Amino acid sequence: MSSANSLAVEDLGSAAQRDRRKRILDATYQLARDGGFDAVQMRAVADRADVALGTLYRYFPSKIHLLVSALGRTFEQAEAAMRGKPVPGDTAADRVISVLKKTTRGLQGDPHLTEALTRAFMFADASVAAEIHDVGMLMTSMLTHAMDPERGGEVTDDDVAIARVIGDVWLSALVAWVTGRSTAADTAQHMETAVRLLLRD
Amino acid sequence: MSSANSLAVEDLGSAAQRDRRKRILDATYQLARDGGFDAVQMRAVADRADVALGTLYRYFPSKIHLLVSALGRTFEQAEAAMRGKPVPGDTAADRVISVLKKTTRGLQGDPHLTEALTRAFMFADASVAAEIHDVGMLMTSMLTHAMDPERGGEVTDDDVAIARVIGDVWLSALVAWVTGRSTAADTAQHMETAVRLLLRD
DNA sequence: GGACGAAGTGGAACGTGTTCCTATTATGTC
DNA sequence: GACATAATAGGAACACGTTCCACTTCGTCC
Repeated sequence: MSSANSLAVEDLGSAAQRDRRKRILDATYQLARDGGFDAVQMRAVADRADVALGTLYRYFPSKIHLLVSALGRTFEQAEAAMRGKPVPGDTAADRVISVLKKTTRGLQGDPHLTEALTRAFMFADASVAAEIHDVGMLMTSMLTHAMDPERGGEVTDDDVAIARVIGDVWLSALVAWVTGRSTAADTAQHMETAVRLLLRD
Repeated sequence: MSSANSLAVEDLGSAAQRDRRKRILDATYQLARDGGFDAVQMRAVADRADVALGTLYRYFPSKIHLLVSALGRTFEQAEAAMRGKPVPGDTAADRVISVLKKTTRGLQGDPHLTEALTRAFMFADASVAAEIHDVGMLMTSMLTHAMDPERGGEVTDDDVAIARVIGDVWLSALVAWVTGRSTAADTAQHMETAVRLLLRD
């Protein structure tokens, strides 16, 4: 599902246009990875992509759309790479904490990229609600799977509710970490405490 | 206290200074309530508060500091209005839900204000940590008080941890509502579920 | 009262996201 | 090939957060 106003790949007829779009997204990715949200400046993106500023705005109507388009898929891939692998841990709480730690470590390996992505998502309005919802669903299913690895697709309402609460805590902790208000260790500790409160067996 | 922080009330010697600070926060509140984040423009705030732009920046080093401080004051007032009054509800969960509903209803009655304050909260970096910490402590103490109205200042570590998790859920739900990803009813339902998961007696 | 430093005023100026305009280049049609 | 239309280049212009500067007012100490 493409964003409401960005030009999607399938909307572009010519190879030159698809190439322009790719150059723009490449430039965005590099700038975000190297310098975070503030380094993704529209003139810099246009410059690096060898495209006029007006053209950039023709393809992506705002900096937020640009970042969400450029980084959304990267984020999904990073999350999906974790799916399917066996989750270590004897209790549900241990397994959930393991998943959370691995996910968080992955994001923290590219701090600038994560900062740019998180800021863009937090600033985004309803036009990117679908993408954000997808990420939330992915997170929830990852967590319910960690809670009940045996059970195939069968999860209780309680499990889903708990997973959503953990997802909320995770998001808050991520924002706090991205904005420099807490350290990686604080983030991990806080999430572990929350999980043990919710999954006390 | 470095110059990167907002000037707190207790730092201000003269009555004229306290009055300037109050006028600034009043102007911020009004602009935010009427037009949201984008309407809180520094020149407009300075203008309405009858203060020079440089003076505004002397009291609050950025728009984010300004908005977060305004949020803090609003919270203080809400908490003061609630203090002393008995919290209805027979169980801790009922009382916490009552407090959350009242607070949330207040915020949802002023959607523009809530949007402005939530955006500021999500965009705040480490330099606003002090102000955000104040808000977090206020929220936490409101919640722990609802959990144990009898106990004076005595709260367990568990109570504080639970209150923090509830605060995270509340913030996530607020962001979802502000960005149009969930309705007010969804928000209330989700928070109630989270509280009952955390405070099952 | 006078001196002096801190605080405030008024406004210019700068950076970056966004919009807009004109000239130029591709692209498709006859 | 000639033309019409769309896309792009190039860049000026605007909006708003932020910084800075020259000047004035306020408060305090002698």
